Amino acid sequence: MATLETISSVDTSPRHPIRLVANRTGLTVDLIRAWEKRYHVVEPARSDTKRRLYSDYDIERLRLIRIAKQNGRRLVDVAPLTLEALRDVVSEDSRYEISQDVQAEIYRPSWTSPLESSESADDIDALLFSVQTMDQHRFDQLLQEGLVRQSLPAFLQTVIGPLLAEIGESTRLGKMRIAHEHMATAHLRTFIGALRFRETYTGNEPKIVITTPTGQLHELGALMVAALVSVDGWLPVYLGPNTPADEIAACAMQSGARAVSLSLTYPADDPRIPTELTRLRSQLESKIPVFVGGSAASHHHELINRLGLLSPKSLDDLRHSLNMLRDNRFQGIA
Amino acid sequence: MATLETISSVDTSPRHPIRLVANRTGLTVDLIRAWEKRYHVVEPARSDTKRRLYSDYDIERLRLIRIAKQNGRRLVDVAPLTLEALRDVVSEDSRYEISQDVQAEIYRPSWTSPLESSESADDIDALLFSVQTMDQHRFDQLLQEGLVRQSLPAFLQTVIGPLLAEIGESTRLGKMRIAHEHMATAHLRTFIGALRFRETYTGNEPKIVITTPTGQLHELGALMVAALVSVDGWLPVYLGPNTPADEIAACAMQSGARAVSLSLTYPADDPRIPTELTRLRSQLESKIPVFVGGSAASHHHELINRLGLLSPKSLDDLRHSLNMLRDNRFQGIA
DNA sequence: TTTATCTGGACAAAACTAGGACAAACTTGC
DNA sequence: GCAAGTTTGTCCTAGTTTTGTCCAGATAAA
Repeated sequence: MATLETISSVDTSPRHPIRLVANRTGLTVDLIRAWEKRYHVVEPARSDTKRRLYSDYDIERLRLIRIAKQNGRRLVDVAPLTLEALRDVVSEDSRYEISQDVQAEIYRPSWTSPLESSESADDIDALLFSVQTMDQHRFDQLLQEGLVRQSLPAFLQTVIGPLLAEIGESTRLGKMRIAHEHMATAHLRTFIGALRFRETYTGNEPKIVITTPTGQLHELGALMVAALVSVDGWLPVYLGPNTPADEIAACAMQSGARAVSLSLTYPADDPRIPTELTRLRSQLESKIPVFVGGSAASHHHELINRLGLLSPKSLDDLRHSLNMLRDNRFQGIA
Repeated sequence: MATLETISSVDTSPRHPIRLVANRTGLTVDLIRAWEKRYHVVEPARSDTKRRLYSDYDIERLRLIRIAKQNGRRLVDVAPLTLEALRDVVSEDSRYEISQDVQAEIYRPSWTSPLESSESADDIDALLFSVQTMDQHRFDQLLQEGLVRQSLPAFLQTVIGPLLAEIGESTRLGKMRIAHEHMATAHLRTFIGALRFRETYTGNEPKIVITTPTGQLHELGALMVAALVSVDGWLPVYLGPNTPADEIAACAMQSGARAVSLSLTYPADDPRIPTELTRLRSQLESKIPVFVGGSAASHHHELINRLGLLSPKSLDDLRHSLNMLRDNRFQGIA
């Protein structure tokens, strides 16, 4: 395994034909070849019959370069950059960009392998420490660095998720003050919110309404989902926390969403949950699946099954279902 | 090229093409060249094929000059200024432009107004429309564009503030759905939260704890304050909404904050407010002023006076008091 | 057979450069 | 308060560089 591969966590094995690359990046086939011819933007491997075979690494480069161009960069300037440098440039630009629809959105292929667990644990410890010392800058810095080292999905699952759990636990046990928890939550809200949008917006993305039902005030889980699905080509319609069922349904209808995702965390046994979920399911077209996740989802297992809602076991599971749905291979109820 | 810069210096290495500069500053390409030709506003380096290459420093100057012009400054006057001098000028102007703008509606002929009130009204209308059509991208785009056209304080006060009020009102009157309000709020949360990362920090800034007391779940007001004061050289310690008084006090102590700012909006008559404010005041060192703002602050006028808290009449008023405090010219209670 | 991809090159559109013209907006002097 | 001058944004021409698209003939895949 090449060093580069380990560091950037992007699969470099060549397998995708040029057509697929064009579809995924929004570039034309001709253009991809032209860029290769002139600037060696990517150097795909070849099949034994000289067909180009692109790796995920190549695809990501092309996507990033496309964004950089939209931001006003010149091809000559960005073509020779490494993947890391490209990410830096794009993420820097997108903080200021006005003409384009913005956002850092550091795309990483899903199948990216997560970091070694010990490494993530170190990350989490460092993050916790910066929270306890109220060192906001360090906290932000660590988040940013962590994201550069691995894919967004992997980062959310191996760092942010455990971090949130740890902070919640520490606060409940009195090892950490509520003030610390608040500070961390506020920063994470900003940080994850800033990751939310797709880097390229074609207008053709399928939409998914993401929120939490009435009574559920914690939004970070939902926000993580929003960031996550945008990586896979969905456009999240994010409504924040605490949205009544009627409103969720109305929003799904107006926006023409293909799916709805809810996050349940606290309080786990809120009596409004059954009512709200039932209302929502009855008001939505039956072809629109409703995903229910979050730590409190298991408390409502029976209800979820009865209503025909979907309860993915993990973020990965959710992504998988959504990918199926997007590609019209979705089989419906589990 | 750290994404979160903690240093105050601006990168002077030339690397940005003119198109990107135009995007970031909101100026036209022609205009940037014209300014260079006539006043040497910036003197970009050149590539080997004579293309202009701008540095971050150049971009920041152009952006500030644009704002200065908008505030009525003449190009000849501001063109030769250094970046620091420009910042001073813009910061200075931003204190007046807003109050003038309010009066403008009454008597000022529209053509004298650099920041025409109708212009802000148009902005707000466009934003409202994008909310009603659930056009998230348009909404974000409009926010970004608005920010390029004016300084951050002016933007917050002439656009974001009125926009929030309008959305709240429309929703209450049933002209807008709760779902729309939620979407707008979630986006604004992300947008405003990211604003303070545009500022650069040296680590020597005085700190101010910003939050809302127990029971107050709306955080956008507090977040606006955080963005605002960071412009004036404060480091906000932002705790999000709904923080108990004990925690606010503890946080102020641990972080060594010089001030505390609370935002009260809804519910205006929450019975916990008097208790919380009293607790907070008694637990904080008396030399640390507590500012109480937000639409519901007036409901507690008597309480605020009795406790010796401060209730700035406007964001501008708050800024002014904080500037005094920062420069150790603060006189205490109003 | 039909469709997709390959190479190499041609061509055209877009973007940038320099210099200058022009009119609207603004200032100054009387 | 008006006329003359200045400032400033926009546009034009003409030449260069950069970039996107298209074509032709050949080979491979479906």
